[in-house]
Amino acid sequence: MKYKKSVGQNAKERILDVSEKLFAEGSFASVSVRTVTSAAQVNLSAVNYYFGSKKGLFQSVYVRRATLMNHERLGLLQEAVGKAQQEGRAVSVRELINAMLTPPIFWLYEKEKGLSGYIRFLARAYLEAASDMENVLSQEVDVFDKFVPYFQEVNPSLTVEDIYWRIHFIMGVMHHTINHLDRIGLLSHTACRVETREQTRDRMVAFCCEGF
Amino acid sequence: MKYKKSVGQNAKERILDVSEKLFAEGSFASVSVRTVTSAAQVNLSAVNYYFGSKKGLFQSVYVRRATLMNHERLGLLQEAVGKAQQEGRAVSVRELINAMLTPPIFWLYEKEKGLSGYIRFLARAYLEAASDMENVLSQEVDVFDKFVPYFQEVNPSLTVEDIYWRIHFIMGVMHHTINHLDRIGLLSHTACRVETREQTRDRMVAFCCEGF
DNA sequence: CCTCTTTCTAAACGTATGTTTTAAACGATA
DNA sequence: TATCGTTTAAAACATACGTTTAGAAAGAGG
Repeated sequence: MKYKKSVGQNAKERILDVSEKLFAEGSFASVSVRTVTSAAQVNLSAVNYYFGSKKGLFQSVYVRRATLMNHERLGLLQEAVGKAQQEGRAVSVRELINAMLTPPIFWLYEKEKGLSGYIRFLARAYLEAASDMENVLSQEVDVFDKFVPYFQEVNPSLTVEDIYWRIHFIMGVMHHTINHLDRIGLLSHTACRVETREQTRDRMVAFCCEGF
Repeated sequence: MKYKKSVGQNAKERILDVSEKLFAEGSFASVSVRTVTSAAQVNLSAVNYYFGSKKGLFQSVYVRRATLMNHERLGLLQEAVGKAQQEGRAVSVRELINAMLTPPIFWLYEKEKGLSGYIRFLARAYLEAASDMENVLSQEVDVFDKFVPYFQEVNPSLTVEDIYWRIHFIMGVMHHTINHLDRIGLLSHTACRVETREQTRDRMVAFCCEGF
């Protein structure tokens, strides 16, 4: 039934791994198919064979971990909701923002499995032309939509408009940290050292909680 | 003394105007010299004639308005400092953040003079390879350095590290708003309408003040 | 063994890229 | 008008790009 070479199983994922990293560090146009294939040690035509086109590769990089990413966020949300219900209280703003920020930041620090590359890839994908990546935007938006009712519950004085503006700002804090975590030492003249994932996460959550 | 064609004076600036817009909407690699020259209605070789290379053009786009940009920010800072001294008090966090955010946000809404394009260009330039644009980063960093002492004065309990982390987050709010202001309606399912520049600025300042 | 599907390779295709070259057109000066 | 520095123009350059093609190599089933 299955016709596969011994190396074949690795080839496709090796391309995804490599291009995830490369797309994380440069724009779509700046990364050539030849750079990808030579880094992945596969034939030039492998990209078109497996993914149809360069754009197909780009979208496949996104799809591979998209559901897992959002699953983690919603998992944390449900966890917080469960605990809050048990204690007979509303979900706190801190818990909500924590659920939004912890997965991407923890992934950012996870160098081994390539999750760091995916997170940086995602942040960059937001800046590609909307026509190419509109599904990227919409899918992440859907996740945040699920948070809105809880924000409204814990702070009924806020309008939906207020909440979405604040979510927008939180995404800004998140994306900027993802894109420039390695340069924060330069920004601060080495006053800021990159800390543990928990410390970075806590700084972001604290800032965003107060902003909310 | 001056040898110039009647059209010549405009040509160079027309290239800058056009490439400012194009670089604001796409990455460095995705914008071709031919796209620029045809949009500016100049000959293909004009870019290399005036700016030496494509990278030279990119840096010239940055340089053209860089000092003006930072001048505005420092002007607002000095204004706040003067008023505070007159009233015998420290500069408030709100005033500081206001001085940081008002110029870029007001520029973002200024469509006529092309300032909107420059602001979006700047936000994108931050994401280009550090080797190409290290001066971009360092020059904007210098401006924020001047704010640090005032933040320290108004809140002495904060360490320098704390302050730089917060400045980093503020930059995140700013850049993300610059990059995605036009998509915020999509994010919020048309709950958020793009408002006046003052309203947007005030939302950002309010969020960042609380975070600080 | 042969056959079939899948995977991999090498080469070429057509086009787009940044840059250089050559010369013409132009404006001011003498 | 003749000359010189400057600007514009058209063409070509060499390379890089994404993609396609044709065929070889490899594994699985008969």
